[in-house]
Formats: sequence, structure tokens, C-alpha cells
Amino acid sequence: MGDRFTSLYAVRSGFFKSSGLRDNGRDQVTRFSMTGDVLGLDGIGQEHHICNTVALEDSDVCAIPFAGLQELAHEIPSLQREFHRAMSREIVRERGVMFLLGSMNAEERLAMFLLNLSRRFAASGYSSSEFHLRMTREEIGSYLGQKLETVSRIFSRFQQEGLIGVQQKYIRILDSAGLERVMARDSD
Amino acid sequence: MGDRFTSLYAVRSGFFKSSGLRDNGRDQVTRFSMTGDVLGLDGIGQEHHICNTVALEDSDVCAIPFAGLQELAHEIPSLQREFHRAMSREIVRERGVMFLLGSMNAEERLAMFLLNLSRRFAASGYSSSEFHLRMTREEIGSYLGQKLETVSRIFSRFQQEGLIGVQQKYIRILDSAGLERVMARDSD
DNA sequence: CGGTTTCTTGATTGGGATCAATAGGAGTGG
DNA sequence: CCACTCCTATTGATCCCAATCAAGAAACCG
Repeated sequence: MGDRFTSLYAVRSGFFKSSGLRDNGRDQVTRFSMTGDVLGLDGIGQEHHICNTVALEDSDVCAIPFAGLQELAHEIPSLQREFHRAMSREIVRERGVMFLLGSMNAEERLAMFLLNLSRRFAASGYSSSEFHLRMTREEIGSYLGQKLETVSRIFSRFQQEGLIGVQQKYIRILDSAGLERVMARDSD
Repeated sequence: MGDRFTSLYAVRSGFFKSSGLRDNGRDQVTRFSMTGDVLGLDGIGQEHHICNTVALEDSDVCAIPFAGLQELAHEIPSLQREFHRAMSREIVRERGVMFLLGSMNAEERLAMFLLNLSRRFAASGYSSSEFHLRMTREEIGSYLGQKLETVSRIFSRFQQEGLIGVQQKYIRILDSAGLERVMARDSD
């Protein structure tokens, strides 16, 4: 964070968390990234990065010097288009998080979080039904706008209800349809 | 929302709200836009718009056909750069809302909201210290992730504390430094 | 005007935060 | 291999902020 923006970073493998620090020292996890995600798009506007990103396991990234990308994109329209799509997708992704934080309760948030992780692991060729969480309960809570105790409690509740299996950081999705139901529960 | 993406829209004057509808009918205000803001960037990725935007007063927008913009930007590097900045700024803006929703209490949210509005009115050449809210309490609440009663209560509280003057939709900022203090209150 | 929407304010409730104590790993060094 | 420490997770008890329920009041509008 604060470093001059020069490159984008495409995740080739591994797992990352990004967090932003605010005025008075409060900071918040804004994203978990894995294979295929592009990091650093936020830096283009003010020429400086606005968040820190840390690898949570051994990882590989491909640094893409932005100036070079621009030149190349000027020659190759399909690359330009793909770059614009990536930015737009980032906007849409954050829109989803805004929705989560603005109008879902604790259970709904965690259900959405798990389903989202599951889907992304599947997209990267891993199992969608069991995986190892790379982040702590506190980091999950920070991302979801809740406290680590709440995260822990709801994991336990989901387990009691047979929706998931939890053993520390090892998670099994036992009833993804059930999680969908929790997430979409009509709370009006 | 759902319409095919063809154009961006630059706000020339007026005031807008954008809202997204979710699975089960819940919807949420995701943005208030005014002069200088660009609408529609979210549509690039999936070729369809993902939110509705409604004018809250007589307004003017300039529709910018995206295909044409791309051609022009290909010729004019500075335009291309400005376009990228606009997208990146949108990402950063949403990051700010995520932070607001994820780690601020009701008073802090409303203080931030008012200061943000004030700053943007000033940037558009209007008074930063008094303005007319175009949206209802319910819409403010939806944007800030709280209920309309809470918004109303906190307006009253701020007024009692001499931070602002409230008369329905007419707002006067009496002590912006005080609002800053409320917003940045060290709540750890 | 009467009807409707929006806003304010009070009383009560409830979900998640906070405080607190314990347990479980993981890593280190003996 | 065990003893020790540190970090992380779980679970219980209590508290508090904002949601909910409810009733008026104020503004807007045809």
C-alpha cells in the first residue's frame, strides 16, 4: 500500500489476502485471491496502490508491467477488451460484497462466503466439496464484517445442521443446496 | 438492469440513485451519482447492466457509445488513460463503501455520508455547507446498510449536538470538523 | 382539502459484539 | 519424545446497538 503503481499481478497459483488500512488504524480484509485473479487494478487511478496483499501460502504471481500491457493492448484489440472486462468484473465483484455487507445477516454471509470459495476452488481444478481454509477466523470475520467468535459459532451451527463438516481449517461442504437456502432466505 | 450494454453515461447535471436487485427481491442502493460521475462501467464485463439507475431530479446525461469511445481512445492515448482512471476510481470508491459497511457504526456511517456529499457538492460548484437531499431516509439507509428510523434518529442526534441543521431534506453542515471526529472515532 | 408518502420519536426486542475461560494445534528447544 | 509457548479456535455469559413494532406529525400532491 502506498507504493507507486507500475504493474498488475496475475495469480498463477496460491492464495492471497488483501487488506486496506484506514485513517485510525482500523483495517479490513477486502479480498481473498487465488489462481486467475488479477491484483493491483485499484492502483491505476491514483498511481499508487491502496491496499496490501499478502500470500497465505507458497504462491506464484506473474507481474505485468502496466506500461507494456498498454502498448501491447494498443496493438491487440482483444487484449484491450479483456483488460476492460477484468476491471469491470472487479467492480461487479465488489458490488457483490457491498450487497453482502449491507443486507445479509451473519449466517447468510458465511453461507455465501463458503459457496463462493467452493465455486472458485472448483474453477481452479480443486475439489469444490472439501478444502483447506488458508485464512484465520479473524480474517474471515474482517472480510465479512463480523467478529471471529461469530464466524466460529456459525461454523459450529452449520456443522450441527449437517450443512458442512468443520475441523479447524479443513472444511467439507456436505449440503450445498442447504447453504444456498440459508443464503437466499427471504428475510423481509 | 439486464439491458444490453452499449453506452456509458456521463452525468452533466442532476442527481441519480443506482440500485441492484438481488435473488430474492431484496434490493439495495449502491450509489448516488452527480455531475461528473460516469455511470454504466459495471456493464462492460458481462455485456449487460447489473443495476438500475433513476434520476431523483431533472437531470442531464451524456450517452457515450462504448464502441465509439474505444475507437477514439485508440487514437488518443490520453483519453484511454482517463478511461482507465475512471474505472479504477470506481473500484476505489466501492472499496470505500465496503469499508464503511464492514467496520463503521451507524453514526460513523452517516457522518461519512454527509461529509462525502458535502465534498462532492463543493466539487460541482454548489455550497458544501448547505444542500438539499434528493433521496429519502429509506434510500440513505439502504445505501448505508441501516433502517430509515436509524437514519432519522441519528440526524436528530447530530442536530442536538450542533453538528448539523436538519429540516426534512434540507441540511446544513454546522461543524464539519465535528463530523470528521465522529467519523474517525477510534472504536477499538 | 383529503389522501398519501415521508419523517420523527418512543418502547421493546434481538442478533451479534464483547468479555472471559478453556481447549487444541503448531512450532521450538531440551 | 515431551514440555513449553504462542497462536488460533471454540463455547458460554452478558451487554448494547440498531432493528422492529407502533403511533403521530409533517410535508407533499392531485
